[in-house]
Amino acid sequence: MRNHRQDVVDRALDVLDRYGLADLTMRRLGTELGVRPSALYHHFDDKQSLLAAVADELLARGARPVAPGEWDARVTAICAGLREALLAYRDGAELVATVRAFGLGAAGPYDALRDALRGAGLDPALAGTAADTLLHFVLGHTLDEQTHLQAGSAGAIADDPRPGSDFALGLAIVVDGIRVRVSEAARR
Amino acid sequence: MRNHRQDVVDRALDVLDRYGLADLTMRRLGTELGVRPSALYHHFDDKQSLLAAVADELLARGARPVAPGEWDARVTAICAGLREALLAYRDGAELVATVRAFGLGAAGPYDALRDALRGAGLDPALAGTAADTLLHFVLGHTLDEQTHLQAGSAGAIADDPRPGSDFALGLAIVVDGIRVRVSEAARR
DNA sequence: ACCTGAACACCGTTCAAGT
DNA sequence: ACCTGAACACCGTTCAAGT
Repeated sequence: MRNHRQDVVDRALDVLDRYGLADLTMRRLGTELGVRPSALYHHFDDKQSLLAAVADELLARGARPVAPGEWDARVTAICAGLREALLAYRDGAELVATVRAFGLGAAGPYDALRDALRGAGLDPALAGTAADTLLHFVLGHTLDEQTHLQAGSAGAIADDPRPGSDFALGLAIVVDGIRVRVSEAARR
Repeated sequence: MRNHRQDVVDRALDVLDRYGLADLTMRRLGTELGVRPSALYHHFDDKQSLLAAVADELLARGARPVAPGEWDARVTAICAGLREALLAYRDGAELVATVRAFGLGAAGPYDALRDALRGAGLDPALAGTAADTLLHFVLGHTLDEQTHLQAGSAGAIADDPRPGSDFALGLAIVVDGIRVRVSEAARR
């Protein structure tokens, strides 16, 4: 069927959104493209590389420009934009978390965060770790959020009350041991 | 071979530590126990339940009593203890993160954190969300840490310099949009 | 450049039947 | 209570060969 690499990525994103990450298999994707699974290995070394490309495409589609300005406003905008991009596709957060788990992908948000944090005057090495921490948080939180959202939309019963849509929490973090300080909390 | 449920859990933890999560399959575990894979389904409904039991066993083995006292010291001790428990077994962080992803396990640390945070005067519902956030952070951070540690110990080349052992970061977090504020940072 | 056909070495899970 | 034997419906990946 003479697919290009980009056709494969586009179709994979489509399969992801319609059937979920668990059903995004090489065999299924091949079928959707009218091609044997082995043909996919012409375009990608392995499934991990494919998923990394799909994750990056998902993030690219969700990318919104971040206005210059105060560094904390930029960090906020990057995190909010990332969250929105993840929620735009089924299992988006799980996909990106998976891809990051094997050390690939999501370089865009990472770099953007790191640069914004350097703009805050953070030591360059520290800015990298801080960017990782923020990504942990946004991915973890959005993963939960998306799991609950999808459970709600699939279940026979309506959502749990959804008590606002909460919360704030301040942390101060980490060492060889972990040192945590909850510095503020607010609800709205 | 007349295994009890606990024998299966113990052996699974052993296989995890020796071969990693990817090689902890029902078939492999059966072989290690001298039993057909189907025999495992006498003890567990499915692999997810097995993994949940293994995760809880891992956490139970790593559990250390948390001294009463200031709530923030308790939160710190719980997080540090959790991290230590996760690092004590190969792929420990990945296992617990996986188990939590399908909504099971790690209830112990969660409850402990929630109770400590209530002790800080947090609204009960907020304390639950805050406990989730802390778990996100500790799991995410320890996952990275363990990945790098294991990569280092497996690689042909020695560790990257390991520049101290980093970092602190303050956050204030989340909503429908995500609002992040980096409130402090320090290195040592 | 892109794909087929066929194989290899695996998975999780079910279920009737055995002891 | 615990296990076997056999099957079902899948996986990711490789590779020579075709166009």
